[in-house]
Amino acid sequence: MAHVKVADELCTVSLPAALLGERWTLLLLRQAFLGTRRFEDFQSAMDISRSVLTERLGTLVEEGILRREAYKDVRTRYEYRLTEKGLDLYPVLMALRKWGDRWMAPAEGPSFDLHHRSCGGGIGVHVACDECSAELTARDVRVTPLR
Amino acid sequence: MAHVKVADELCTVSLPAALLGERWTLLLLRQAFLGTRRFEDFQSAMDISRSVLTERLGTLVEEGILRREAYKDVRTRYEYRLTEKGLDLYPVLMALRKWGDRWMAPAEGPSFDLHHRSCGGGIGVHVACDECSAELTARDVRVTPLR
DNA sequence: AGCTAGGGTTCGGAATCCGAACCCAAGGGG
DNA sequence: CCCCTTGGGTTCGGATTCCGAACCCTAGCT
Repeated sequence: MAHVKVADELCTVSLPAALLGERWTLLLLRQAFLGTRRFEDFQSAMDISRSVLTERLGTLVEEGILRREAYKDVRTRYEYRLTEKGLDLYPVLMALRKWGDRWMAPAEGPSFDLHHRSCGGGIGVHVACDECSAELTARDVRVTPLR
Repeated sequence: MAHVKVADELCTVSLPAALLGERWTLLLLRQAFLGTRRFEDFQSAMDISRSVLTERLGTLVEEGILRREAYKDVRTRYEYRLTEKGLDLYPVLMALRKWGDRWMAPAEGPSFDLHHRSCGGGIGVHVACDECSAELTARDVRVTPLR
């Protein structure tokens, strides 16, 4: 595996990485997947400053990952909900969690469990070949720089 | 899906998120998986300032994700290589890339392709139930807060 | 009329980031 | 033997970003 240099603007790892590798963004998404939708709830759940929260929610809306939607409580309020694009980040969060479970688990164990709603099974994340379905590690993959 | 508050220090998503959600860290790991090993090569490939690079490499070594190892070129040099813990982050990067391919792909297409070394197939990332093997989305998963 | 709650905006100081310059050890060339 | 180059860093000051605290605005409630 030789040293490869790729154009960042064209790399489909670095583009999302620039977005998600911003402080708070991953935590915000975790909260969103846990069901948090309102400004105040994000703020109290994550202990983030209000100004930074405003900004992060804004960029996620701009990016089309969250959608800001008015709804009626006792009066008009707003909620931030995952779009399809946002929901599609689930594998990223699950991969992160699986790694966290294995390598950074606190002695007391994780703070929540996830199970398949219909059969109760645990959740796995797998990297596999689209053709032969073999499970793959980094060593099984060949990188071909284009252009 | 109700609003759930969890302790960050116990959440196995937020622990890795705090680490990877630091500027440059994800890009550094991408480079590492592309085969970059030497300080100078990281620096020229990523256009990161030397001081920040030193610091990031340092925390990744501390965290046991990279290992700093001397080797003989014409004289003693050092290289940074992924440990087992680091290699195990591959699904995270692949999930990120798959999402990037779908949602942020530049018009010209991605800058490199990945294929299964032995059969040439494409690379997929799947979230699946450990019991029944069904492929899962966020909606199929139940969250159970513990403690 | 005044109080409260949700959802923000606006500061100024504190922590990070960054580029450029500097340091150091070991070959190599003259 | 002296100077130059290369890899791998460290140091420094200025430019950004982050953050907490304080403030703002709108509707409903009492």
